[in-house]
Amino acid sequence: MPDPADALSEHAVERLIAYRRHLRQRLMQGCDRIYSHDLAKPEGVTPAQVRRDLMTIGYTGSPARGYDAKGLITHISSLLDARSVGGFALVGVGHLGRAILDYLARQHPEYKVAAFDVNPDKAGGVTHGCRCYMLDEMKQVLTQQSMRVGIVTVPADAAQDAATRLVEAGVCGLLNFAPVRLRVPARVYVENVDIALRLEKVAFFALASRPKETQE
Amino acid sequence: MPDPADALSEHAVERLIAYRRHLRQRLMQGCDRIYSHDLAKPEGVTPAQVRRDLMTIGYTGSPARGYDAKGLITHISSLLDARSVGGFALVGVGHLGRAILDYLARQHPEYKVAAFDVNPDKAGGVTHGCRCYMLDEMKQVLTQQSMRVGIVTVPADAAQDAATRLVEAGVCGLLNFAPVRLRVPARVYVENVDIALRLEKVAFFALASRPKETQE
DNA sequence: GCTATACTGTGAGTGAATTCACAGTGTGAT
DNA sequence: ATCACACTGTGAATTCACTCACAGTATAGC
Repeated sequence: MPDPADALSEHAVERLIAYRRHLRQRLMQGCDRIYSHDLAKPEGVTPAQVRRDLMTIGYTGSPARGYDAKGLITHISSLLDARSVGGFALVGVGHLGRAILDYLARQHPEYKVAAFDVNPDKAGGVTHGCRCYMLDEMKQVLTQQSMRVGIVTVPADAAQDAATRLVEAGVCGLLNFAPVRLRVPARVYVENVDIALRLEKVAFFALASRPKETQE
Repeated sequence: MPDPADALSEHAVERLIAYRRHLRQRLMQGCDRIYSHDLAKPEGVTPAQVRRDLMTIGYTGSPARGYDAKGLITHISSLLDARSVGGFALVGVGHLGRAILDYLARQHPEYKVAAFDVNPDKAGGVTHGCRCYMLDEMKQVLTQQSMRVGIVTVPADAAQDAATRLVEAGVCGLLNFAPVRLRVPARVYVENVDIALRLEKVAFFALASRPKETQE
């Protein structure tokens, strides 16, 4: 069973997610057919790239009528949402953690979310419609609710510990916001979102780069 | 004056920032000389990659003694911090915005930071040691304080407006957290941090990927 | 002083991701 | 019915980032 989804590169997946989001938006505006360049321009990629991506996932449009928005959304979703993640376990209920809990509660009420924090004042309470537990309760809670993705929003020095606990509790994917490289078993997928690094990066390119990108 | 800094790719800059961070850490541990593999492993890159990067920026180590940590930090910094960003202007004082203000106040007290929000309750106040202004005051504040980088932490539907205002107020770099592609003049550098997308990406790879990455 | 060693610096090679460019095709206009 | 057009699907070309592999060299040990 050679699932085509396993052949997707990280970049390809990112683009597919972006396409889907854009398509949903278009659909709500009552636009049910879309051309590769309509999808490409706002996402900052070339039309050829879009066509190539859709080819890879085996979706076919029609010349002179483009792609069917609804069908394409369904097709992308069938690849991306094939396996259920169960829910998310977030460690570190600071500002960033709350921002994400907020987002999840608002945009994805269908997902189960559990929050964890060292601070006993936070634990036991309910933040943004989601129970907050003590760190020690993690394994128990996760096994029971079968959550497969962990979100690390603790300070750098607590990140490795949080990650280890999450992995031991059975997650197989981590979204790490701490500016640290997590050491985890190879089977666990780690996605790093290093905000501090990005901040420094913009600062650099804002002033160093001679315009090479084209937009607008 | 062909500045070597202008030849750096986005990836290279990201790595250099990571190297520098790691070097500072090592230095604090009293380790003043470092080999390419010491720098590579924890950052998840190959030693060859490190050597190549340092070659590109024209830093030279010595066989059998490696690179001088302090000198390397200085060298990297001379490239990355060549031009002063002046400071940061953040729009959208929600949870995410506060998380970033927090970080900046704590880690980079040397930067000037101004916050902006539509909510008049927030405006006028002081959050994490940083004045919060009304949106309309932006142009005035920024011109006066010459801030060159904008941070967009508002909801998706307000992002384009925030970006436009920031650009008009003179920023030349944007760090955008809204899940939207900003339309700005080509001279402005935009760095997107799409947390929702990353979340979907982890969810996908957590369950789809057959281990290919090697860590630990 | 001489030698073995473990590193650096780098030309060449590899592989992936993106773009080019064009043949094929369905649609709307005439 | 025919034609012109603007799009898709895709092999080939290109670009880019990364890795290999080895020659060159400074140090530590003898």
